[in-house]
Amino acid sequence: MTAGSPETPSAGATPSAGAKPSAGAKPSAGAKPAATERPAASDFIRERVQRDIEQGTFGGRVQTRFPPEPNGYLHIGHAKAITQDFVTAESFGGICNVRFDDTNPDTEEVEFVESILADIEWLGFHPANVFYASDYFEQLYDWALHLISNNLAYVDEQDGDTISAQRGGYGRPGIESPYRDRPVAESLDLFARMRAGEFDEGAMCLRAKIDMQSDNMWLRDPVLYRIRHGHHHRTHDAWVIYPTYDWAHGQSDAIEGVTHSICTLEFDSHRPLYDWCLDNLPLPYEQPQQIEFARLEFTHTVTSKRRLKKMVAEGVVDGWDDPRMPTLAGLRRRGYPPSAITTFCVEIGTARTNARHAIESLEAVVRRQLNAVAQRRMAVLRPIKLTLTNWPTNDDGTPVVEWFDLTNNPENPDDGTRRVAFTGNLVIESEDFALDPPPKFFRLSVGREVRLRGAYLVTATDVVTDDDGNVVEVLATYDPETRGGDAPDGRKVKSTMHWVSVPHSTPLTAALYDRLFAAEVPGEATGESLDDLNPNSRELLTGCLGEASLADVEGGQVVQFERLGYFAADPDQPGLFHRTVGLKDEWAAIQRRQQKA
RNA sequence: AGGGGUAUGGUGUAAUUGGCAACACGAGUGAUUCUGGUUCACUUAUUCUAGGUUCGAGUCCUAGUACCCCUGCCA
Repeated sequence: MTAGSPETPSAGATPSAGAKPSAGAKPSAGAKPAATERPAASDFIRERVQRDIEQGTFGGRVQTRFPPEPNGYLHIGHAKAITQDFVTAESFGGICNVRFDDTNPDTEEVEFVESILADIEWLGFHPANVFYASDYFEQLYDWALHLISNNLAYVDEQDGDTISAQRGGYGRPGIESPYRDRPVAESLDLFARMRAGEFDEGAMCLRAKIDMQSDNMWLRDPVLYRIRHGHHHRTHDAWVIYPTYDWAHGQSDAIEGVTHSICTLEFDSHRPLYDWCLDNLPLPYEQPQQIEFARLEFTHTVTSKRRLKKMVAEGVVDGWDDPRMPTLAGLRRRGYPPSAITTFCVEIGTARTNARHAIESLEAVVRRQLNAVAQRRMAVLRPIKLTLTNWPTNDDGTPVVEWFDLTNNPENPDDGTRRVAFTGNLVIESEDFALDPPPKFFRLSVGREVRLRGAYLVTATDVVTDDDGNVVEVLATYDPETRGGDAPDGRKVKSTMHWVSVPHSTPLTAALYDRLFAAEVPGEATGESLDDLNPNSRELLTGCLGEASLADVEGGQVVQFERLGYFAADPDQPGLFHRTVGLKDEWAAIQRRQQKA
């Protein structure tokens, strides 16, 4: 049960058109929930596809693929490639498949296959098919035989270091292997015995016979097959020789009927090799074309798989889905709407310029989308007591409880209202009170009147301090005439603040996040080490109090804590909220400016 | 050193292919607002440099500069 299992289109059985996976192209990834519209994009890739369609190349057909190696978790950088692949296809009515480039048994695991598939679905894309390069191993082997027979490949018995040394250098010639001109029959025999498992890893390999003097290193007799005795996650122990990326990729594209093989810039020196392989094979298929674009990188963000792995291994984060991680799993836990990610990927456009985007611009899209859909709630993260000294009591001596209907989302009236309880026993945000208010501070201080959102206008009258002089409680009076938050005499207040009635509150823990790396370009100075990690990237706030309805938020849901930001309920731990992203904070900006002045 | 690629506001992309440099984000100013949120208005450019062709150049030509990628039996 190795290559060419019946449900896959491998093994060169069928000629051209019939060979492409017919599989009912799913409607389109765009057909997802509302408010997730991705804007239309035009970029140099789509212009080129457009031209191919007009010229009738590939019979007007468009097919792309996203080809991950299942050796790790997907991150934000992959999201760009995924979006590019799927959107390019779908905007021309074509299809996009996922193909796992699983040609290296040493690094690949089923766990990663599953997480990758889940992440792609989460982004809102539905691959027409899921393929595996390992399904084509038999066909790839046959084609290697064809190459050898045509004197275009040979078995080299030198070790890796020797081959590497003979490759030469930039501007310096390569040296041909002494095995380069061995008889075809000898290579054929050796290659068969490689497959049969007669040799150790590294004992020999199959090399293409191209040009040891080429300016392009990938054309200096690249290795096509190597011996690996490890266990493959899919073909198990059926094979001990494995094709390299270069021998597998283009042919896999061709087998599947890919028309435009979109990849990142660093592969552009492979393109001549990609074409060489296809040119020298008796392909019953149209020849796919590789197109490269610049990968997506962000400031303060690491997308090197090596470093990400290291962070997980050394425990500086909680795992691949730590909300600080740039992995899709991490962003999901953090509360990023998938459509914000794909929208961003489309909006930034596609070019061949290496660029590093400000992470803030991604956050801006997240805010924009969340603002439209996230329901508003009140939660006090750093509480300070606010006691209304003139709050009435019932006849039996218990405090009066009033209920207010608060708007769930002013941006979306259809979301309705919720009931929130109000008493004289309140908490407010401690930074909303100042004993000695700085300039432009509009919030509460003694003698000043502010609005408690949706409830009453209150005036601070006094404070209670502890032995050290810290304010532990603010005393205030409310104006009974201002029920709902408006004064009949029309007087204005400069600030509206969120609040929670203590007897009606639910306890919460809030995780606030800062950049994982303080440096704009992480690793620039420190390389692979984790020395430049921001030690304060997470601030865990316990003892937060939220309005009662916050106890009902389902895991994964994102709400706006009014005036504080968007918070995602942790899927596993009830009462834990991750701050997805803060609101724009004008007051913080004012303070920053005052500091500078 | 050889080859390949790329240069447009603080950032990222556009520019009907030779015809008024546009959009988004950020930043700033002001207005609106029961979230210092949202929304609205305005402000923010010697198109890498130097020459050249042209009535006209981000776009074409010449020379230069900077950055990225390529010497895995990784992908």
